[in-house]
Order: sequence, then structure tokens, then C-alpha cells
Amino acid sequence: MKRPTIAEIAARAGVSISAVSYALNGRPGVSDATRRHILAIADQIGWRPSVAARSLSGSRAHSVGLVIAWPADTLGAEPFFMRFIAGLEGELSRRSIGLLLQFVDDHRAAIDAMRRCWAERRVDGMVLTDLWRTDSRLPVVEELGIPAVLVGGPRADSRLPSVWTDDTAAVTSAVDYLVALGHRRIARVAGLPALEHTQVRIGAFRAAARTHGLPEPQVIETDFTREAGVRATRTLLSRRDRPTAIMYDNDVMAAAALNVAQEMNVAVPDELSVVAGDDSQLCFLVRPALTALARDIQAYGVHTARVMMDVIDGRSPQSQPDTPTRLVVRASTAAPAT
Amino acid sequence: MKRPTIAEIAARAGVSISAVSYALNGRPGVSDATRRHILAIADQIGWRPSVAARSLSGSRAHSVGLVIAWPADTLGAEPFFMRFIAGLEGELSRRSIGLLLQFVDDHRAAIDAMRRCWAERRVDGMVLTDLWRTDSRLPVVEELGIPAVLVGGPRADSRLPSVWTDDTAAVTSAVDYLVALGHRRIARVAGLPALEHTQVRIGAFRAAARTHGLPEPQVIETDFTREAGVRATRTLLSRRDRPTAIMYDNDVMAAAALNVAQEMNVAVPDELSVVAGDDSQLCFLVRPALTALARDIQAYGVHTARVMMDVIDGRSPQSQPDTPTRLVVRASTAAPAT
DNA sequence: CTGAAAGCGCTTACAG
DNA sequence: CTGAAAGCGCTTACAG
Repeated sequence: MKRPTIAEIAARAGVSISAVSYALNGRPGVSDATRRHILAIADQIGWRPSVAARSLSGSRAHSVGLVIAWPADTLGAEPFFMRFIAGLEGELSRRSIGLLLQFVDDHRAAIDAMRRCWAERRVDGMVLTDLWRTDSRLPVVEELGIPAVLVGGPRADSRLPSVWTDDTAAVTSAVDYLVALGHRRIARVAGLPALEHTQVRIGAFRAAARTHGLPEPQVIETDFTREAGVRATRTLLSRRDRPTAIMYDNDVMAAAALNVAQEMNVAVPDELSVVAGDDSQLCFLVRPALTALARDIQAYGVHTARVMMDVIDGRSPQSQPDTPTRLVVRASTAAPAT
Repeated sequence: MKRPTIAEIAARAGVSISAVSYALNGRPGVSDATRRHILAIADQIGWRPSVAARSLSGSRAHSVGLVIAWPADTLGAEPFFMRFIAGLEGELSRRSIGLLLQFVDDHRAAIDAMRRCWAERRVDGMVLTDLWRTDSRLPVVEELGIPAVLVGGPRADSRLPSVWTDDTAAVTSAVDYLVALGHRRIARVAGLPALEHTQVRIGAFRAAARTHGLPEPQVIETDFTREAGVRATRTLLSRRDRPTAIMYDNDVMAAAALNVAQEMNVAVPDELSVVAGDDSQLCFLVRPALTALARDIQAYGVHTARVMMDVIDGRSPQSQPDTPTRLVVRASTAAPAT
């Protein structure tokens, strides 16, 4: 199956291949009639430019890379990535940019993967997610001069452009809501401590508690897994002055907490309110259905793609309005029993 | 940031670029000493071949495409894809093959995406998942001569190689188990009827029921969503001779069924046994924890990558042993109340 | 408005 | 064992 080239179009149209190239790329130098004729032929024979040839001459790979550093066994449980990727890819594909996806175990492997990708000229830029507080990937990306977008907010240690959702506002709104219900002992089961957003959320949580004049709240850091959520919940519910409300940094841990509470004979929501940090189907499949912080993850991916294109095309990346996070109230939260 | 080329290596080593190419590709025509010298330099300056250049001269894209035709809103709920992709990508990446991922809404769009990818020479082959009973993608792939692997079993209407798990054995084992517990009225909430595997599983289900001499069982087809699972469960539980056990084609619908049963005051597992068709975290986050058909999805992806490489490299693809599905018994199944 | 030519970074017969 | 040369399919100054 021979795929057609511009040489074939040129032959059919009876012009030079450069004329074809100009016509196809909408550049001046060809008459309107010729241009139309060429476009018609290209369309008719189903011609599309070879990315390899375009890359080689134009020094653009027409692809963007995403290296996900996340252990495979927790990946399937992360509804975030699938939706984020769907949004990212959809927007890239509108511009005929491919998405090259890679999974690795840690940042060392992520750096290797990025180096390789970049050296092989497979991508024009990289999307970095799940940034750590101090992230070994950043100096490498900056040193290699790889165009990149950080998903997770601007940082003092890097000038790379970023997109983010306002975690502070989200956490604050959840605390406000719980306090309005009458809660005063609110705890937090946080995510992976190395992650920047985990720390941002913890900070926002503590600040909100202070604002409301609550006692210094308990915070337990985890690795986002169900097991860690179970352990943290057991610990919190075993305290003499156990919290009347717990906020979790994702949905899996919050769902696991419902089971722990049941085992320990703590009624949800009467004796314990539970807030999930991510919204997914899981939240309305468990009982009671979970109150959760919800955001439009797909739009987040779309947004990231746009900024990535700005960077690649040399436009000053305009950080577009972040998708706001909102609290979806369901059955797992209520006023505390007195 | 100038990325090094073989010309630079040649200059440093004081040989021709063809010598460098031969050395780097492990082909004869260079002395061992020269070869080692060249490899050392390449390694030292962090050289990697430009895929674009290699593609253009070698007519290989060094990438494989996966076009997922699945509405975005149900995607996040599908733990299958994330794990499958992780397995697929991991194995491809071991061979320096990239994975180009695309999401589309339907088969029309999938065909467009594949045509484009192929015409642009972005990929060396395509992975097709979620095959329909009659699937409009197949004739296109065959006509274009795209190397492809079908995920979902060999078919009469195509000679394309395939990988698959034995759905018949899986469904049969689940029916056997339920019958052994004493169930005789077993129903099935099936998936999307257009899908080949939905029909295979329904066929296996009916056959197993017949083997055990059960009455002709109820089967309800759905679109895999929670809502459809809820509706189907309500219908089944409203019947006078309602089933004592229901098998669901995925985990989301099975989880939703637990809530329906509770609303309708049907005790699980005493009055109703529930079996989920996929295993995921969801199964042990809900209560009672769901008995489920589990398989190693990541291995399935690895397996698919291997067959894909066989196809691309012109080896006769050897369909390796399928990953067996096993029934994981949890708390949602028990002997029926008499 | 149009064509001939060089070049992107490799691979690969083909001579020496 | 090694080098000079053509070619993969485009883009893009540069002449006409």
C-alpha cells in the first residue's frame, strides 16, 4: 500500500513539488487556481504530510509528551489521569499534534524517559504532572531547554509556565462548609507529603482552621492508597477527642473511611462527616454517598494543551482562567451530633 | 540547545558518518575498536537517533497507535484502559517504540483518526479494542493494509491477529460457582449489545445455564453505565420470580446494584448474590465487598504489545497464552435463602 | 507567479 | 574494513 507523496500530487497537477508545498501550506507563491487544483488533488488521493519528513525539515515533531510517574497499581484507581489525558489529547488532536504517553515508576525513570524522547526529537514539549515540592525533573527540563508546562501551579524554583486549579480556595470552601454545619474538630487525611499540592492543601486547611478559631487540627499524611486511608482513619477515630469531620485528599481514601467508621460503630454522617477530595463515580456508588470537591478535569487537560501550544509556538503562554473547584454536597456530611 | 547528530560523532571519532551509522546499528563493516570508540562518544554526548530521520530513511515510525472509541464521560470510570495502556506502553517502551494515544467518540471518528495517523506515517501499526460484532473499522484497516492487533479474540470476518482472554471460561466458572451454592434463578445484566465480547459472554452464560438444567435465564443488555445498571436491577428485582443471583458485565453496575437492592429491601447476599464482571478497587470499597471476575489487565496489555511487535517485524504473530480470568469470592455472594 | 536546489539526519547499497 | 553518494518526503531560501 503506497502512501502518496507531494511528488505524486506535483506530477498530477503538472507543477513543481515546491509549488505543491506552498499551496498545501497556504503560503504565497501560487495562483489561486493552481492552489485550488492542488488542494483538490491532495484531498482526492487522501494525501497527508509525512510527519517524519515535516519534522526533519521543519524541526517540529508535531507531538507532545506526557510521562506519568505513578506506580502502576494505584494508577487504575486514579480517575484523574484518564479524564485529564482525554482533555489534553482532544485539544492537541484538533491541532494535529500527537500525544506520546509514557508510564514510569519514579522521577529518575521519568527523567530518563524525557531525555530519551527529547534526544530522539519525538516531542516538541512535555507536560509535567504531580509536581513535588522539590522536583528533580525541573532542573533537567530547564537545562535541556525542553518547552514544558507544569500542571500544578507556578513555583518559586522554576520559570516554566503552569496551569493549576485553586486548591486553596477549594479546601477553604470545604472547611467553611463544615464549620457552618457546626463542626469544630476537623481532621485531614492528606496525600503524599512530597507532592506540592498536598502541602498547599494542608497549608490551606490549617489556615482556614485558624481563621475560624478552631483548635489546631490533626493532619495525617498518606500515599493516597486505600490501605493508608484505612490506617489514618482508624488512628483518628481512636482518639479520645476524635474529630467530628474528616477531609480526605482523594475519593478512594474517603470511601475506605466509610467502611472503617462502620466497623468502629461510628455513624456517618451523624457522628462523623466525610468529605472526599476528588469527585468520581465512586462517590455516589458508596453509601452514604460522599460529599466531594469536584472540578472539571477534562477542561483542565484542554487548558494544559492550550498553554503547551502557546509555549511551543513561541507565544507568551497565557494562563487562562482555572477551572473552579466546587463542593458537591451529598449524604456523608451533616451537623455534628451534640 | 543543539541536539547532537551522527555527523558530530563522526567528526569527533574522525570517521565517516556511514561508519558511525554501522557502528551504532551493530552492523558489520566497522572494526571492533572503532565501534567501541564510536559507541563511547555517542553515549558520552547523549546522542540518540532522530526518529524523524530514522523514519524517513527506514520507513518505520517507531510508534504504535491506540485509538479509544469510548465516550469521555464513561472513560474515567473504566479502570480497564489505564491498566491496559500501562502494560501496553511499558512493553513497547522496552523496545523504544512510542505509544500514540487518541480518544474519539465513535467508530466513524476512529476510522478518520486511523486514516490520518497512517497517512501521516505516524505509526507502524494499530491496536483495536472493544470490537463490535460487526465492526466498521476492520474493513478499513484491512484495506489500508495497516498492521493491527485485535484485542478481543479471533473473528470469522477478519484475518487480523488477535489477543484475548477466555470470556467463555470466565462466565462459565462464575455460573458453576453460583449453581454450586444452590442458585437456580440466575440473571445477567450484560454490557453494550453491539460489542462482540458482550455477546460472547451472554452466549456462555446461556449455555452454562442450560448445562446445569436451569430455567431459561433473564438477560438485560445495557450501556455499562451506573444508570443502566440501576434500571436493569430494578427490573429484575421487581419480577415475581426474581433471581437469587445476578451477574453484571462490569463493576460499576454491580456496585450500583447493591444500592438498588438496599432501597428495595433485598438483602445482599442472603436474598441476592451479586457478581461483578470486572475487578477493581471499587469491588472492595463497597459493602458488601463484591465477588468479581478478575484478570491481569496489565499483562493483557503486555501481551498485546508483543503480538503487535511480531506483526510489525513480520514474524508470524504467535498468540501467547491468554491471561486466565479467575473468580475472586468476597462478601456479595452466598447460598440463596430458601 | 514558478522551478531548481540545498538541506533536515539518518540508512544503505555500492565502490574502493 | 571504510568512504562517497543517493535517497527517504518534506520545507524554504534563492533565482528566474
